[in-house]
Amino acid sequence: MSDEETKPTDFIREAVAEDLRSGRFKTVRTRLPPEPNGYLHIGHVKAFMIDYLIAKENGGELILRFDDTNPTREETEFVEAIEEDARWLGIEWVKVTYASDYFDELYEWAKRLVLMGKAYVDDQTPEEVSANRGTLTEPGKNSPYRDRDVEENMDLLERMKDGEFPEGSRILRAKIDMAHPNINMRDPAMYRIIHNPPHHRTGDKWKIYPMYDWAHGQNDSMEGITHSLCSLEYENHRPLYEWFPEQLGVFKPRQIEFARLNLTYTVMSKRKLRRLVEEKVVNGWDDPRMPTLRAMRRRGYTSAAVLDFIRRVGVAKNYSVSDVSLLEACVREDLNKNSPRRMAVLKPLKVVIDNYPEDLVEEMDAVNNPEDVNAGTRKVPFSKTIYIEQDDFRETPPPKYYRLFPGNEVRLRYAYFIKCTHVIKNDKGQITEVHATYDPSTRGGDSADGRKVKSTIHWVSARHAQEAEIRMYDRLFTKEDPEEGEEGFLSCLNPNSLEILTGKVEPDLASPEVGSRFQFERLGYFSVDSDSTPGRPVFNLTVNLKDTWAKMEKKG
RNA sequence: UGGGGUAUGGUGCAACGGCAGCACACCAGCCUUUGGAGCUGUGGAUCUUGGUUCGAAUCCAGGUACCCCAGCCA
Repeated sequence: MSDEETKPTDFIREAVAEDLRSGRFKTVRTRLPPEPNGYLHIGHVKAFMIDYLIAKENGGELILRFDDTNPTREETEFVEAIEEDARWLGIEWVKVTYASDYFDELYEWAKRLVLMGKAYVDDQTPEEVSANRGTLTEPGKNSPYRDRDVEENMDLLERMKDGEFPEGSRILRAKIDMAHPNINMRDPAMYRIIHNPPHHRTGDKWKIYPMYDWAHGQNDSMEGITHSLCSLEYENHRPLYEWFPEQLGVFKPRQIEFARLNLTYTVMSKRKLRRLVEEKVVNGWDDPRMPTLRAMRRRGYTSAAVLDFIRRVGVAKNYSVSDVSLLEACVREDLNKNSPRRMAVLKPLKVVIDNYPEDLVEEMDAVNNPEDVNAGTRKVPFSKTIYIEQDDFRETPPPKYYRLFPGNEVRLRYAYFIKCTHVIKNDKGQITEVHATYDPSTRGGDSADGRKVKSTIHWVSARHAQEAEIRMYDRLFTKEDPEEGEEGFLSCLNPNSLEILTGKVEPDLASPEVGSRFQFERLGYFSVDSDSTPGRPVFNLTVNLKDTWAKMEKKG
């Protein structure tokens, strides 16, 4: 986390503080309401942190409540995954509940509404219900079943619950106002009939399931949630959110809406993410190119960096799209301070140092992390033949190119100055070997005579090099807003979002711990992938280092 | 053409009637055994038209643009 602990403030925090001051609420209790039908992504983190931090900052509590009101969509496998991801973020909750825990009580409340004449069973077909809802500019029409008497409604509702009627044949609706300008108030559905599949927790006990508007708000009330914080799209639902508890005379939580997180160069909806997985654009939900938390974790992002990003993005009601480069900046900032450095050559080019003794091996001292003196040093073996990065050599250098080229002298990091003498090519004209001479008086990288070089490059001793698979990731899409693609988001996929290389890394990286992170000097941050096997490590590019030269070269 | 919202540099967020600021991005320079990191600096914004006021991003009125809503999804 950067800078001093300035308490972020925003319109929600101000509203909550005001509610406490005015006595509207005495404590703060919030809830995390995920639907267990998918994996958490970066967009959820914003919502989660708002709920969690606002409770925490006010000495209140957070309840993790799974919104499992629709057995046709939800699966129990996601419950665990969501908890795991939320824990990774450091979120703490006082208890885990399920909307389905309250099905009995909720049903009792529905019957109260029926008894009050505020809800009725409607026998219209789904098509009729839709047709009679009216339009945005025209009022709806009352259902012919709207004025059924209470006894009949109670009887029908009970039989709906017991499974006497087929799916889609009837619903329970609140009786509000079919002419209401807010469509959500035109007698919204409270219960629909669902026979199959069985619910992941209540099995086949229920044949009717509550709709979101009915369940969510009443669950909030039952749990004593004071502030129900949600995204902007629920603004239109607030009148209904307030109507139910008002009729019932029960505790009334306050709903406040904020703008959800959007990110450039990515998509966030479950539907689109699922398509990426199902159409094998990516290799699963934890493919490091996905915006899911498991993917970001696998890629090497730290939770601290993700949280820092969320903090910096702030909270407001503007529709907004945050720049993914801010996320990357947060990741770099964290990893720069905390990850040990190593040398790795991604695209190897062989360099033979002609005046270096044939069999000599020297152990060079290398600093583990210049940002952290406590990280210490290590020994790196050096020998006559080494690998350097192909990018670090040019036979004919462009202007401002400081790296190795014939006649030029550079520093091998922590080793020696070398000067390129000539190159050897194969019959296709490709360079197969670069030859150089070294200056023995520059051991460690400092010249005795005060001579300067303009460039320092990284290297790995050929004899000692550990081979490694390196997965280079880039943005999944070529457009800031993938939706801009002519035929939707799948039409602007970045064909180079994954490049797999076989590189050479320092020998101590033969069997690194899965999940551990390193900075490969001058390249970027990498984390050890779970696909690694002993002696064959696999590294994921977490985020590259800023590359000033690449930028200059691009501009020309 | 109903209802609900939102408009501040490229992006995101502040400023709550009193000098429009911060971060990222961008650009220039310094420094450097990572062309990394770090440091310094430049440029650039209040949707519009009126009104109130000594003074308006902020208050008022009228426009404009954009977002959300017509699931028995959440």
